[in-house]
Amino acid sequence: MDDLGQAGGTEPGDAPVRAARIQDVARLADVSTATVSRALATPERVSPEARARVLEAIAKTGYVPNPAARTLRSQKTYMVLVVLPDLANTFFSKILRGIEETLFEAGYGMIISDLDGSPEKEAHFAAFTAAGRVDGAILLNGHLFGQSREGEGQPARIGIPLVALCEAIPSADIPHIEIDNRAAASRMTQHLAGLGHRRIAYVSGPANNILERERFLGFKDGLEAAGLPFDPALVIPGDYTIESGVAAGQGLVARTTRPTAVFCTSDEMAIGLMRTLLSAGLRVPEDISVAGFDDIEFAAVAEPSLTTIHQPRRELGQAAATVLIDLLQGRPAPKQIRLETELVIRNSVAPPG
Amino acid sequence: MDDLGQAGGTEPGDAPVRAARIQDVARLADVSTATVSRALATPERVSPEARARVLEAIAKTGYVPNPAARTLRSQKTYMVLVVLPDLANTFFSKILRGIEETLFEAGYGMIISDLDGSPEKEAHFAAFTAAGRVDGAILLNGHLFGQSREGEGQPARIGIPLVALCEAIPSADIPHIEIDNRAAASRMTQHLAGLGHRRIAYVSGPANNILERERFLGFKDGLEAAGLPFDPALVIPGDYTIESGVAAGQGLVARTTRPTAVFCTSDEMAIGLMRTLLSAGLRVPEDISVAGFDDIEFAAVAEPSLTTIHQPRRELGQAAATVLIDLLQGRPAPKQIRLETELVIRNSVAPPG
DNA sequence: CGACCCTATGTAATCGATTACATGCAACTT
DNA sequence: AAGTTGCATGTAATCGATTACATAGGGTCG
Repeated sequence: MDDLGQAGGTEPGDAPVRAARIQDVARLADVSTATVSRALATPERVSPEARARVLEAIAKTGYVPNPAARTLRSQKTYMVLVVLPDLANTFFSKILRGIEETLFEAGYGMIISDLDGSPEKEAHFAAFTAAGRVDGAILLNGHLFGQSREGEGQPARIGIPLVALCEAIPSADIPHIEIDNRAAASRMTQHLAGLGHRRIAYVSGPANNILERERFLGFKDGLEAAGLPFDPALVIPGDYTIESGVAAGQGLVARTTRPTAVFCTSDEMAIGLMRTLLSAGLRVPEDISVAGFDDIEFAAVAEPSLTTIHQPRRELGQAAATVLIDLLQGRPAPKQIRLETELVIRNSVAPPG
Repeated sequence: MDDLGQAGGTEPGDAPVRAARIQDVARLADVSTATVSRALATPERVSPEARARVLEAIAKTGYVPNPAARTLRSQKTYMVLVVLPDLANTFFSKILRGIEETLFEAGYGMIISDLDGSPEKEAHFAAFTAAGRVDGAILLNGHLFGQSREGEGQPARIGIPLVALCEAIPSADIPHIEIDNRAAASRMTQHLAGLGHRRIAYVSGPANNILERERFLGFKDGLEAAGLPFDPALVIPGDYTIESGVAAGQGLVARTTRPTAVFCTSDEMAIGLMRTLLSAGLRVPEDISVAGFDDIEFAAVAEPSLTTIHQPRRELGQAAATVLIDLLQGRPAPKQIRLETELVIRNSVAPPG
């Protein structure tokens, strides 16, 4: 008896239960569809009695506005695209969570694009945003869509609010949320130097990466502040992955004169590198100190536990989402937010033997 | 000169460049909108000449169909919801990648819902699917929406295709993709017993969790196959997190008689547990062997490297997405897929001292 | 008391595609 | 030659909301 109660024309029958539409609610509440719509969007512009009847009818029918129809008319999707280079990378997952929870509270959904280094995907997602499937985007990949084909007249005018997270996009005039990578790297370098290390190796991130450039500058800053010379032979290429840390470790093991400390610009690399050193019979930190960057979950439980730079990942995500939402809703938003990092001292670093 | 070329009524001017609509393409190609639509959806039903003109016009205008309009009319969103309990958990990220890449190839987008244990969120996403924002969903959380309020007459009739991944949903008649948790746990237990361990501890997952139940049964199977008695005192509660592994380790360290081997049902717990044992001065594997489950990236570079059960995570994601896509497109799909696991022998397990 | 304004509501246009149905024409059948 | 079939295409209804505009009624003010 208390099912839909389909009044008017069509025979109810046992047909597949279609979702209630605004029409059904309007009929049940004895108002027009316009009033139903207003009762939801601008309650103060509807009389209390009508509002009550509408809400009752909504409860009875289980009405949920059809998002496609709403989007078509209002040109708002309440969806945000998050673009990231590698979904499987531990570093991003907690950031994502910060983003997701903030968006959720504001009524936005999140669509994730894992670029995976594929230009094909990038083009796809450029089309995606162009087609108006999302109201805005958060970019964690350090560049805009279609950066590759630069000269072609369409210099990535996406036309929706964008926010850069972690990796500021140099040429673009969009807000970015970040940590002070340069200062943090400098601080770690000085920490190592302060313990007495003179030969400090640096395991880099991917070349051309903004983070890498900043951290590398910070490393040199730190050396200079400590009065140490910069030695290019102590720069080891990496790409933030465990595997590249392992490879860097193998290179170190093979050397005759080794650095007394290694600063890895990601925890993954640091953990991979420690693994290789330990397997080769070297002791950490007695024979060689190892420092990381990021403070991922596993840094605290690595053996030895990892001295690293803590990044407030969840907060970074929250901040990016907050800024984007402000932009979407026409509120002013800061052009740049810089969150504090923290030097976390654990057991993988000690004074040189 | 070669911009939109807005024929007919409205003055072009320098107004904000609106996205091209099907109307614009139709006018430019000198056909009706129906033909444009058909040229894209069913090319074989359009003459080659018309098709060529349409494609040319599309290229010229940069036309991309408006998804909201398309969805509104065709009731298809080309979006899939992925529901998972914890986005920040390493275990899921590679699965997600498998899902994402498969969906992407088939032209589907992915919306992620990180439930985060919040019933509020669950309700929200139930409404989400009910509102028709997605064509289907992949559930990694082990239960359907609204499982809590069972008796209330609406037993989670979502009405869209669903696929369960990893954690089969007992009461629901939906396809599930999984590994044979019970057999894998039994195998690991027998491996430990085969090395001579008689007192094997078991660090569990969360109570009521389906995975946990299966693995626990497998553990008992393994003991029985090895002719070992089951001792409830050797079952230590956990919840798959690093922290619970650390806690389990603290419990072990405090004991007077310890097991000679510990089987942790996640790598996170195993790594946290090893950390605690090592800090307490115990040696792994000499004093105590530790085994994990999942084979996450860090298992290979833990110190000591972790003996564990390898789960084909990416493939699990791919399989789930493939099944869902088959369902969405009306093709038959298997009710159950079971992928093979692998016992990975590393250095955290050795015969008892 | 009439002009004016404000509030609550209804009517209907609109968003941009898909698609059922209609139509015109060429080719084929008998 | 008339009828049938089928293809290519166009016309217009439709999906379900939002919202510009119109309108009715009640209150205020000069």
